[in-house]
Amino acid sequence: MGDILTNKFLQKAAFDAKSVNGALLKLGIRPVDLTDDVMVAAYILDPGRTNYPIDFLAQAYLDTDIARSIPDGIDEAAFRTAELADITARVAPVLREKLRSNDQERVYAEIELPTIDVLAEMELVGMKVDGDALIRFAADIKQQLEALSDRLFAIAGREFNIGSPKQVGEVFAELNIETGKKTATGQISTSHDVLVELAQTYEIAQLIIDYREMDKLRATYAEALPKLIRDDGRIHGCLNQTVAATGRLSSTDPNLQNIPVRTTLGQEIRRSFIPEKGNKLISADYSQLELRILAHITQDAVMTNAFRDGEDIHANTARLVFGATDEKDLKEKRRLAKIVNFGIAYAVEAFGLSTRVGISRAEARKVIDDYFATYKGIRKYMDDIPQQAKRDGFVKSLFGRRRYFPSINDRNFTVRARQEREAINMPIQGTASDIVKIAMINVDKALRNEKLETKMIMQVHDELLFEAPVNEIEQASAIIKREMETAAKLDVPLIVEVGVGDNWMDAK
DNA sequence: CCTGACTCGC
DNA sequence: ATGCGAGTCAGGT
Repeated sequence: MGDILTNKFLQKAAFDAKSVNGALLKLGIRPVDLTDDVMVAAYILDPGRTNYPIDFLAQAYLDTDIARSIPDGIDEAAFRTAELADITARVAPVLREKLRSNDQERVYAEIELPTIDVLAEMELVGMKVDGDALIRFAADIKQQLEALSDRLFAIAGREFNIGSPKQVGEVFAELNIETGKKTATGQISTSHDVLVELAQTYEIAQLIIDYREMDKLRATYAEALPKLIRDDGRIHGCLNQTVAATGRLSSTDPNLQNIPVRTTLGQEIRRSFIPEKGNKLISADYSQLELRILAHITQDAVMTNAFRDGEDIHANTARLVFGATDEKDLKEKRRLAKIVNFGIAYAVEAFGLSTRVGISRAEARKVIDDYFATYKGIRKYMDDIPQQAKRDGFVKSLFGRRRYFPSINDRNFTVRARQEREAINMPIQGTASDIVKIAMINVDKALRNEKLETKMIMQVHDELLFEAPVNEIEQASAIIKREMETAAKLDVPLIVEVGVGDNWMDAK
């Protein structure tokens, strides 16, 4: 069996090769020369679907159905396995032809197929987590939550479930606290933004903010993660390749792409991600990856030159768009510029910007107009892409990844506007995904060529995380930085910042 | 078991 | 009424 699977002269098609290869890797077999993964191929053809079951592939690409009943005397599992193999082998060439006619052979063969084995290996290696530290943290935070509950009940004049937005709204009504903001279903909104506003006047609002943060850390991280640590002291999560419509990876069981980093308390969680004895963690982050891609795609001269000159892009925006002059002025305006720069990639409109920055709609309108007056190429892109999506039905990344927009001509403004924003964002986020996947493939190959023990253990969209023996740190860091920065050749430089530490927090 | 509200990340 | 995800809890089926 191993001989067949590693024979380079045989063509092999699989359905969900990561699962198959993951099982083989555990047996010490490293399969080579995989010709097709029909699940991944179907994802590239239409990444907007939620799943790609074999019955869908049979129906959509072979115009056949899977068997509705199993013949007498045949084991059901065995029958379905054989059927899966049969459909996989028959659908593979059909998908390949569609990819070829879409000009998507390279994104498939040079990006997605090689990514499969890298992900299988990462899942197998896993991440070491200090479970005892998390359990201590959970116990500590639980005490603080109880103290907070007592104070909240005293202010409310009664007990209530602080974790229930409905009940929090009821308590606010009883205390005559209101903002008038409602949720989509007509409930009183107790969202973070609303609470921050109320916290100016009411202590209870700040206490609920604090309670929510701590309870989130307790339930989602401090208590959940230790249960997932296996006998090897590591968490082996799942990296999904066929979920995100833009080409990004996603992470489940657990989600290791949303480990806290922002707040001091949350950073305690991140510190529990550690290397094996004699190793360190290396974190490598792309600096401003999406904005650099935006500059490249739009060919905007001002933004492109700013990146070429190695400028601080947010400070640059603060000076050019908001007219910041002295240092004091710059600090505040840079903060604003940063929010606008991020918002632009998401096609923010005046209304959204005004609520986020806390300015009037007219002021937000002016900010956006000034922004487009400075970055003229970006305005043109924002106008052109929705038209392209309307004309072709899809837009694509720099490497040919596509996303379709079936409702971009919808008569409903909200539906149509949403698809326009998605279309504007996709080439940016999609190209970033392409580049990071190429980097993963190249770094993995380079580490292997150099016979290093350093292992890639996580990807968080624009960051790659590695575990490295201490004696390899320097060499591995140099390889990682080099391969990531040269993963794509754009009209602006790609810059990667590398950090080393004894936990994930200190490596950043 | 599903949906909505909320919060974590990029 | 800024893009892409995942998990938890409450509350209802």
